[in-house]
Amino acid sequence: MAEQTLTARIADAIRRDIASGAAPPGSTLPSEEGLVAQFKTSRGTVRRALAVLVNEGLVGSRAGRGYYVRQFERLDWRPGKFEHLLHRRDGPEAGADAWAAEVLAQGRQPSQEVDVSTARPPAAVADRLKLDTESDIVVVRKRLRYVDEVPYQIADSYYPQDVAEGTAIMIPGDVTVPGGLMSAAGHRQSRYFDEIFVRMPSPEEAFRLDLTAGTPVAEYVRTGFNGAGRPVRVIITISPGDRYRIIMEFDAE
Amino acid sequence: MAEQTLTARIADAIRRDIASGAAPPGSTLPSEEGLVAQFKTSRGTVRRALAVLVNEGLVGSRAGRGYYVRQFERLDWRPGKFEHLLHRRDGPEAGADAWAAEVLAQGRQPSQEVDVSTARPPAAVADRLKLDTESDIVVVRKRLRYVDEVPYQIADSYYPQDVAEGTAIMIPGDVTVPGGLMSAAGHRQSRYFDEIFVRMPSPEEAFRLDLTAGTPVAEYVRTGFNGAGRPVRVIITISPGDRYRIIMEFDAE
DNA sequence: AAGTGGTCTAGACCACTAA
DNA sequence: TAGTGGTCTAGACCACTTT
Repeated sequence: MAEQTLTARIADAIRRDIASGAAPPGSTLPSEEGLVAQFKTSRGTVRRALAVLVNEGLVGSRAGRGYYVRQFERLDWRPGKFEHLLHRRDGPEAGADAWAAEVLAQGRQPSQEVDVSTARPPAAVADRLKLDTESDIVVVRKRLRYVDEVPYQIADSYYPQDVAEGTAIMIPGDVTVPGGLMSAAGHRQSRYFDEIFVRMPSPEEAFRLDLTAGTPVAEYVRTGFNGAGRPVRVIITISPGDRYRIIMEFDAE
Repeated sequence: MAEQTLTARIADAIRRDIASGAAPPGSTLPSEEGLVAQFKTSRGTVRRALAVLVNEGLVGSRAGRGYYVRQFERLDWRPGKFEHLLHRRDGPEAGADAWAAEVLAQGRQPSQEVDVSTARPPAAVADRLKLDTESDIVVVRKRLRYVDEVPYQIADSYYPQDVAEGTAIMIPGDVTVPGGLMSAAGHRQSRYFDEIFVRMPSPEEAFRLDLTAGTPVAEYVRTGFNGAGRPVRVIITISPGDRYRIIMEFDAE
């Protein structure tokens, strides 16, 4: 048998309690001191064992309170439901963009902070829009999306300057236009190229999204092309793994 | 300004070196002892700082060697390219399933270990196949997929007993059938419902896939329905975030 | 043999939360 | 005020990698 460290044995014991239901989601775990007594070890070892579980995303902690079993209530997100295909003219979802409409449909309250600016394109954006990092300029709409006042998603859109200029895209704040900003700007997108990266968040993303340790994110990069095959928009979305289930549907031809 | 702990300052300093290119991917970081001297602190603090970076997925370590900056070379995976749409009859990709064909197309060598068994359906599978955890039985094809001898993906398929019985699905080992196992078994799937969860791996998954700490996974659950709307297969795929870029393409109607 | 990370101990002081 | 987690120290011994 493989020898196991004491740290691993403590983590396993707690993990089993969580898996078996003995420690249900939301419940408080024994205190560090209690575990020290139970396993006859030092506090450092107990803390290392708990750190393992925190980094696995199973457990969270709050100073002065204790450790608890995390629970996940994920919102559904269907990136394949496009703005320009929405035809809602009445009811609570009227005027909402694709994301907000979906949140509303699940009985939750969406809102977003929007910041519009111009800047040099980051390398990842320049690549996809076929622009130059040094000489070109993009219009950026940075959005932080909330569900019931909790931050749920970073969604930053990048437009080549000539695409955005003089259109509703430049309007600061939370603008909604029927069919979406791109349609209104006269840039119909005929193809989307979507990439999904799964990774740990940067400290800045973790701060903005108020993530607890052990929460990975999906980085969803959508590049939209117009009829001539020119990339006209890049959207980079950062979605915490503990808050989303991403759904795709396919009908076989 | 917010006070920062010494641990955070050390982690920030190293993170900056990585971001700026001063410590390029693959390079070795200063030793723990070196950082102790540089920051005039104890080894415990240095180790905590490095643990932060490891859990962010930026840094890895090997006993006796040192800490290094991780690099990512992701393989492309297009879950929307379906087996039954492949029509390759010659060349290296002939006879390969959808995943293997894509790996081959990227100049890499795919292989897989397959294990076929029958069992009670796990709750997640029973839900999606509309079966009962207690009374029903599923046929399970557990696959561990390798690229150039490195484990790259867990892909477990679950079939209701009556669907799999007496078909090629029951054949042990790495079977490939033109058009895929389901078509050959006479169960054409007309709709797919795909769910993506982003989370940290379980210890068992981390072991099987040989994951380093700080590597999240995408859990990709595909439910296939036949023409009558009955779910006939569930595939659960576990893909490490450091090895895959998931790609989706959409043509606007 | 020397250098590196991996595990563990036993103490200290601090900040936050709850009763 | 008592209990909780958060940070930090200074030492110890071990296993692995390289020279």
